[in-house]
Amino acid sequence: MPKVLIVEDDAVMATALCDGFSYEGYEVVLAKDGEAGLKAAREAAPDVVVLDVMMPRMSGLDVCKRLRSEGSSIPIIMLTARGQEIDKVLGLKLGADDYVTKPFGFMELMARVEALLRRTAGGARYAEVYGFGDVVVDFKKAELKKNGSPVEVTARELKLLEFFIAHRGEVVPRERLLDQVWDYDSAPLTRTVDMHVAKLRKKIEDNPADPRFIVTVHRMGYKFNG
Amino acid sequence: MPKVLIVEDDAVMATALCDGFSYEGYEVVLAKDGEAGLKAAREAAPDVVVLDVMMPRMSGLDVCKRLRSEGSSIPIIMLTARGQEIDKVLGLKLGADDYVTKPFGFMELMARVEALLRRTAGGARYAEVYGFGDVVVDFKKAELKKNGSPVEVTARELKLLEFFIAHRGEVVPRERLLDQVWDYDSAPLTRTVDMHVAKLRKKIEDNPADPRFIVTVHRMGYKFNG
DNA sequence: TCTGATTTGTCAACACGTTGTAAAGAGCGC
DNA sequence: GCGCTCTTTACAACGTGTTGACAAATCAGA
Repeated sequence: MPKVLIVEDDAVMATALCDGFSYEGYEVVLAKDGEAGLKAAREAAPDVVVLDVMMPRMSGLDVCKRLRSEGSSIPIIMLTARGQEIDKVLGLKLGADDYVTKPFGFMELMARVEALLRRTAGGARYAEVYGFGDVVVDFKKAELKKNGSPVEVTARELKLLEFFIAHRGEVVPRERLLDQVWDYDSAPLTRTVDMHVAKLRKKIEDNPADPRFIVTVHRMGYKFNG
Repeated sequence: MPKVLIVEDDAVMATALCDGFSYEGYEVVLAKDGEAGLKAAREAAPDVVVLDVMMPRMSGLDVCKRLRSEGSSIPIIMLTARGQEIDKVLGLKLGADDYVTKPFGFMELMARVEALLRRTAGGARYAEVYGFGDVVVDFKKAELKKNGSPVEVTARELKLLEFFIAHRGEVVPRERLLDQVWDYDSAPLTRTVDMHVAKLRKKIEDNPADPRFIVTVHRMGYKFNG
């Protein structure tokens, strides 16, 4: 029965999280601010820490940084209200293992905690992975696996795939890809996009000639289903 | 500084949303159930409403329907639990402008809210998803469903339908369609428009020979009723 | 009401634009 | 320079849109 330390200053959220984890069979320790969290992390020896970023006095980022600088390797999941890239990167560079952006469903947090515990139990620790079909992408490590076996991907391909994933289900015109994935301002006069889509398809599709994930929508663009 | 009304019964979610929008510089009004939401929408004059579908007593659907029936045109974004629900939502012609499926990242919601505000500020208001009769069109996904089952549509057909929807109730001459949907400057010497109208009718009308949505007005053009 | 002119509906073949793909060329870091 | 990725070019294959002919419908005037 794993022990989770929740560091959260907001009473409503704290209660909800405590109840949720208790219900799922976790032993719960609650700290209502950063300092208490730090102390609890040292003394209670939790298996995982759920850490809110926004707290008065000592923020979640500080707690995380402090713990890591002390050599602690307790798995940490950050709760962040601002979804901005910077915060994610910051949090992760500070040594957090995963993060959840508010608002989130409890089950989502739960799933991540369990995934994290599974990972850390095995020794390997990483964050930010996305899976679809028999493909798993790890953007942080810049790795792609199909059916368990690794596939080489370039930076551009990864960025393209990341964009597709972020806009899954929606038709994306080539212009927009050129604009957002490349940094071109205009000119859909090249076949560059198609080229890269073809390359990606070869790597992630079972049958690139009849794609399942990246489908082309005639005269409109591409659509990612995953 | 825009004002957002959040109608959400779940305390955790509500808090998260409030914090998020506040952080982004929005003025936030929170209502904890449908009735309060309805009242707040009338009195607080928000620029946009974020409306949870699933709430006890008065659901988000009811709130939306009620607001629209009162003639309100406040932009509304629905939070739905599952993708399937949205078909119902639009099938009922409730008049929501956009929707986000749970679980979602806060940035996604934020992006949609801003996009919606941009659209509505410009005056042109059309939803990303539009429903009429037993037809639901999702322009972002480039998908059309009739009676729940998907129908293949081409780019031109979608563009034509989009134009019709944007000008619903008004008689549109062929010339204008050629000018705005196609990019021709020329005169209607071709049967192209009729051709495409016929194709669209086959896809959205129960009885294409006796159309209900796209009716022809002799010597004048076409009129869309939806 | 009938008739002829005009407008609209429909069809299938054709023409065109769009996309897939391979291979050569350009750019860049080591 | 070498190896790498990205871009461009070229061409084939495909799908959509357009076209013209004809049938059906509508309207106006006798």
